[in-house]
Amino acid sequence: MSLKLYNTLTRTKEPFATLVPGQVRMYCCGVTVYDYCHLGHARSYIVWDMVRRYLQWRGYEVQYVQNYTDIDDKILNRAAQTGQDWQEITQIFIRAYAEDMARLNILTADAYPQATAAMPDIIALIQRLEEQGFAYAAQGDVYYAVERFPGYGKLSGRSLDQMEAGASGRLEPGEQKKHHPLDFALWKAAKPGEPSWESPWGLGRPGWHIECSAMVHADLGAEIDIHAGGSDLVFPHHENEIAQSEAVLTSRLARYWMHNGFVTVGDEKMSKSLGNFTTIRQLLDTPLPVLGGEVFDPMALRLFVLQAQYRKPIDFTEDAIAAAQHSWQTLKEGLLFGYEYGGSLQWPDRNDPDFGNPANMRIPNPSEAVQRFEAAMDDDFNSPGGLVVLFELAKELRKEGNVLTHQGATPTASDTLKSQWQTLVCLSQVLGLAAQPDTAKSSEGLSDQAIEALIEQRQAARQAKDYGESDRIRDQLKAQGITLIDQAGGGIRWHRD
RNA sequence: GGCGGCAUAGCCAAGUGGUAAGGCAGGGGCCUGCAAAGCCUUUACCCCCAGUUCGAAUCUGGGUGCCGCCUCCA
Repeated sequence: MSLKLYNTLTRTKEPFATLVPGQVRMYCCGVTVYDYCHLGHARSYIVWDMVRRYLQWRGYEVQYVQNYTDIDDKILNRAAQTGQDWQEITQIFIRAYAEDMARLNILTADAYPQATAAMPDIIALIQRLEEQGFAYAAQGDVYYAVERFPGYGKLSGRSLDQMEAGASGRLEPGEQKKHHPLDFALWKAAKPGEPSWESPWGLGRPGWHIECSAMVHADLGAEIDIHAGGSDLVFPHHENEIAQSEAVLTSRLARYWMHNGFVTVGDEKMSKSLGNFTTIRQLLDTPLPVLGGEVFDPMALRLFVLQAQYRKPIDFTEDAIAAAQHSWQTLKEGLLFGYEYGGSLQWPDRNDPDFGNPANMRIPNPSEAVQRFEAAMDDDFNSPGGLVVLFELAKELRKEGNVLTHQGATPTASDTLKSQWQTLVCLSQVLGLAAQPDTAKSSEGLSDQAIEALIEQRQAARQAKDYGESDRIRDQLKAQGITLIDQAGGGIRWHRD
């Protein structure tokens, strides 16, 4: 089997073939840093992280670059509103972005280029476009001449005529500087009081799309393998990037264009302008009634995202939150199986310092589970299909764990369980799903001896048919996080929750 | 108006020609003094109509409904 992925440019699933065998150069359009990230951003970056991890799993060396747009109208507006310096704003939200992504277990990029640090590259590119007749200066601004680029519209699948007709009602007056209504700014002349940079056209700052063209080239080279982003970037952002880059390149900008679907609320796109957004930190930090007052687990958020195919919309609802949290609980129990039962199963490496680290696991290859996982993921990163395998493994392990807890032993071979667990841990890691045991719990509360003593009291009460007393003791233990298991033969086992 | 996408159980979601994966939620049973935990078990003819085919959720045509992009946006 080989990997196929959906290319927005061709609107088909294509076999994945990189420019340099074994290497993937991937660029993902990052955020404009003027506010906290919402769930739409979370989905996008979780998806691209999953893609990156899977490519690595498949043996590719992946170079992953993601930019920060740190100069833009929205940043300046925000600064004007709050009275802060605009660079203070960008610093705050770059830090917030990093924090949010770390909580979601998103790997850090190999580079995070920033527009303000790429000014020489940006200016050089605009100059080159101007020299070759793809751009023209007008009163300190520089515009891209869309009519000069024959392929304009190829990514979004539309023609200039169509777009002009569609946009005719919306074209701003006062844009006489443009030769064609769809020409877009590469460089904007400085307005009084705004930050600006020296350029051949006077003081100014870059337009939105040019930074990515310049930074992709600077950090990854002429033709990259994957260029990714949200569906809302197809037009105009990525269309314009293609126009800018390919006008001066002898190659394509990117071999594959990938776009993720939206997070919706009531089937409407979650977005800043609609005001229907929930920020990542708001969701993860607020106890929720649907979760019985618990906080939503970041891994459950990751699961929520990966349970839908990345190109399809996902609706953000209370039901979905609860389902994802519960699903994560199931998966988590499977992931913790080795920590919980590795000792009683006498796994020799149980006490190794890096026990549970997927990097050190050698799972049986090619096991049936791995094959099914890869078959799903090879088909345009079908993570819901891949999760099926994880859930089957996790449920099987959970069952085995319960048998061990309730009966003290299981007929299943220890080696079999170990390999199932390792497979689960490794494949989960490919999706960025990981759980660590809670080391604090066993040392808190009642001592083992105190618990055993209470259990004996309860047994005595039960034999005397004093069920009021026996239930009282059971409730007392329950309140302290101790669950009793009355076994069929009259024996009692217990565990801390 | 132009272009694109989606429609599968209560909810979410795979499946692109051979009679429906998985998750969540729910039902039933076993066990129990009662519970809890656990174990076992169970729940769909795939938006509508017509067509192609031995056979379609899957292909074709026509409907209906919803969404996205065309303006900043992951």
